[in-house]
Order: sequence, then C-alpha cells, then structure tokens
Amino acid sequence: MPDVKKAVDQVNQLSLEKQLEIANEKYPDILHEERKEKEKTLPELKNVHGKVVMRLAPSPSGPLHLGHSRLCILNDEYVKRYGGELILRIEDTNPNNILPEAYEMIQEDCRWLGVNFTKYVVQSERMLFYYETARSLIKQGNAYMCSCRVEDFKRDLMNSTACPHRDVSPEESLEVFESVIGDMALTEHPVLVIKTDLHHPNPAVRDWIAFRVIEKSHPHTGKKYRFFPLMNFCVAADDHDLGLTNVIRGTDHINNTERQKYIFRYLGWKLPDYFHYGIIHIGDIILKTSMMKKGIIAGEYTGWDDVKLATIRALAARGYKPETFRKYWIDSGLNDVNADFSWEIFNSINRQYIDRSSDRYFFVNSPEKISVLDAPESKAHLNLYPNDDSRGFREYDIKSNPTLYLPAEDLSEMENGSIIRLKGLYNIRKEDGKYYFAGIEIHGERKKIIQWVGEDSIPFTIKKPDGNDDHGLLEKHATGKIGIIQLERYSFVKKISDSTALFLHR
RNA sequence: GCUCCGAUGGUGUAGUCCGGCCAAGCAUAUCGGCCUUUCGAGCCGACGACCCGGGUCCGAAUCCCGGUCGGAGCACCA
Repeated sequence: MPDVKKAVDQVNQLSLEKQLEIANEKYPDILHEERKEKEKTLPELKNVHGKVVMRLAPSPSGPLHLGHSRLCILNDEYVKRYGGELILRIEDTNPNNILPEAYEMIQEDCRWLGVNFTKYVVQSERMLFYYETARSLIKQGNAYMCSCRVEDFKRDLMNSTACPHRDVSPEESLEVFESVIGDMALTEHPVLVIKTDLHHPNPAVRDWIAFRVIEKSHPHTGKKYRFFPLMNFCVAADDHDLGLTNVIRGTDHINNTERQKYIFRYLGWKLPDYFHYGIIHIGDIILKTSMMKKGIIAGEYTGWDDVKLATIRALAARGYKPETFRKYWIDSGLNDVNADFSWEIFNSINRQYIDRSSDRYFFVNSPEKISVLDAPESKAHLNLYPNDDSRGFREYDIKSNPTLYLPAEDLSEMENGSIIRLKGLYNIRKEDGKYYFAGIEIHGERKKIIQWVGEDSIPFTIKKPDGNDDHGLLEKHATGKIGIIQLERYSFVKKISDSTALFLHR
C-alpha cells in the first residue's frame, strides 16, 4: 500500500498535460474508455425458441391509456426482437362493459404508438369455439353447470365443500349447458364452473366460473348469444388456439394464470411461457376507464382526449411523442417489483424529442400592464430558436415609452431600484412602483431576463391537466402557428388555435 | 384473514439466476460551474443507495434462516 500511495503522489505531482501525454504514449487504451451511452434494452425473454407469438388483449371499454401503452410496447418490442406475430385480441365477452367505438380507437392507439399488430381477433366472433371447448371440458367431467345462489357458491368455496351440482353426471351438465346456449326461456341463470381443487390453498384458484348468462344485447352479436365466457376461460382457449408462445403481463394476473393452467392441463395443451412483471402505479391523473366515461357523460371532460385524462390520445393531443412512451417503458424494464410511474422522467424523455423542433415564443401568464418611461423607440429582435439564426426571427417595432405586459410575479419580486432585462429588447429599472428605461446593454452585471409582450399581443389560454387553466397574453408573432412550441420561461405547450394551447410539460 | 411476491440513493433502474471484475453503473431530480439575451438545450462537477439481524464462505447487494416493511390477488370485471 505505501508503494501505491507513493506512486499516486508522484503522478499527481505532474501537470494534467504531462499526465495525458504519458498516458497517450504508454497506455492509449485507458483514454479511449469513453463510456458510450448504452441504449438500455429489455432483458432476454426466457424459453424463446425461434419466432414468438405474443398478444395484446384489451377490453373495448374505452381507448387505450398510459397503463396499456406499457403492455403494448413491451410485447411489440419482443416480437420485433425475435420475429413472429403480435396479435391484438379484443376481449369483448362482457356486453356490459363495451364502448362500441373502442374497437376502432384501440387500433388507432396502437398504430400511433408504433405497435404493429399482425393479427386482429375479436372474441365475440369466436363464441362457437368457446362453446365447443366448454363441451369438451364438461364431457371430461372437468366442468359442471351450477345454479347455486352466488352467496352459497362462494361460501362453499371458502369452506372447501362441494356444491350439489359438482357431482352431477357430465351428460346431465351437458344437457343443461345446451339448453342455456339454446333459445329456451330461462327460469334461472346457471353458470359453467371449471373444476379445480376445492382444497387448493389459494381460495382464488378453487373452482372458478367460466360462463355466465347475460341477456343484454351485445354491440357486435346482438341477442345471438346469452351465455358469455369470462376472461379466464377465453384467455386460456384463445392463448392455445392462437398459438401463443410467450405471455407477459402484470402480477395482477398471477392467480388468473393458475386458473387458466387447469384448462391447459385438462385438454392436454402446451402452456405458453408466462412472465409477470410488477405493476407500475400511475398517479396524478385519471386512468380508470369507467371514471373517464362517467366524466365525459357528465360533461366534466370534453371527450376521450381531454387534457385531464391519461389516454394515449389525450397525451398525444398534448404533444407527447410515441418515442417517449417506448423509451420510457423500455427503460423501466421488466422488474417484478411494483413501482411508481415517474412523470418527471417521462417528461424529461419527451423534452429530448421535442426540444429541437419547438420554436420559442413569449407568453405572459397573469400579465401586469406597465409603461416604460424615458424609453426610446426600439426594435426587438428574437430568435425562433436559441443560437440558430437559420430558424428565423420574431421582430417587433417598439415605440417610445411603450405599454408592455410583464408577468406580475416577476414585477412583484423586483426590489426598488433593481434592474431587469426584457429579453431581446432592453433593461428596465423599478423606481417607486414605476418602470424606467435602463439601457440596452446585455452584458455587465448579471440580470434576470424575462419575457414580455406588447399591446399587439393576443389573449391566450393554456388548458392544464389539473383543470386550473392559465390565462395571459401571447406574442403576436405566434399567430397562425400550430403545434408544439416552447413558451419561454413558462412551459412547452401544444398550440391548437390562436387562442388556446394544451399544457405539455416544463 | 388466506395465497403468492418483492425490498439498490428523492424517483426510475443496472447488477441478484451462475458470490469475487460492485469501495455499486445509468437516467432523472437537486445543488454548483461553464456556455447562453429562457427557469430550455449542451458541457463539467457535487450530492446521494444495497431494509434490519443472524448464518454459510477466504470473500455476500448476490446464497440460507428469522424479522420488519411494502405490494398483488382472493368478482357471475379484464
């Protein structure tokens, strides 16, 4: 150790240039270590043999939202990596939970995200297949028709006791099944139950319900069917029938996977490889489709793309880029630990994608009207993008002793006698509540630099996700400009008209 | 309550399977500096983490046991 210290001391005696020189001569390798920023990638999937078949399986209760985007991107990434098929499967076997427009919206959302599904499947079109699968299970004695009251059925499960219907013969169950899927009037609403293990330690896995009667008309199939399969049943049947090789989904599905495995076992099907990742909790924004729907009906939101919502289309409308979603979810990885979604990081990624293409403009929030005394006639000269004259300019003729609008907050923070810089124009000094011209020089003592607008500015509203819209004035030069812009010192926004923009992020 | 799972800085992650190259990498945030006519971008720097306690081992973020804390599920939703 003393030798090491001695050596280090010796090296440190030398100048940096000298050190570099020696290193260059003798050990060129160490200097070329430039840590290349490795693009983070998803871990390899286990049990991949050749091409994969994966799926997205949303229910059509509404358009896709931020939470769905994760599943979409992850599946898409793996299919792109290994090659194969990505199936978009619409899970619409609950007529009570369907928004007819959602079938189309979901596909649009996928395309916008750059998620290229290669096959589109709608479950309500596969009812006969589900019935056939159910018959097989009944004939095997692995499924039975039950007409117990809900409470009795649940109580039996908790007590690990069999209900009276569990032991009826397959023939008898099949007969009941056929009558329920037929068009006879029903006196009771029986269900089809998959037999598992009444003593399974996890009550969630004990005999579970596979079909139930819903008399309501289905948006796609009308009144043609009334005995609808539940998610666990169709997922198992479809995952096999569509040839899924790998299934990745959230840990909230772990028990469902256990239930679905019974069907695979009974029918001798090969299981796909399952992976369950931790759930990412997304806060500060409305994510539940049912809540959104309610709010839209109540007029609280303008539609599925309202700024306050976290649907893909709402975020797209505000100016988030598809690449942002992709990078964020890849960076988040496939951890099996639950985590919190970070708007901070999400926004930071988005900023990288939009900054260079966003022109800069002045917006004064909560403006205060002032007159600048002793001010000569001037010209304001401002870049559309900092340090890049090729992008063009915003130019204004400012008359002498002009009336200007400045952010009230910045003015109130000014101390008596202090000087502030109006960006692209000149300096002003505050004196006894009045404002005086204070020279045009930029350099010299470091001053705060703020945005401003003139009398030709336009009333402008920024709609914000939290519902507290900002009102102020936008510089005239922005008229006609539509799209993502940066309002200097305020935020990035998506300008949608000459009077309105949607708030994006700082 | 029952079943299962997990625990790395303020936040998100890498590493954990197959112990040593990890006195722990990256991103983001924060704070400084440079640059800049934005509180934006870029560059440089600083700050900051292996839940606790035992055990195995020459060696533990990594393996084992216990504890604590957190989470998911327990629907005739998906």
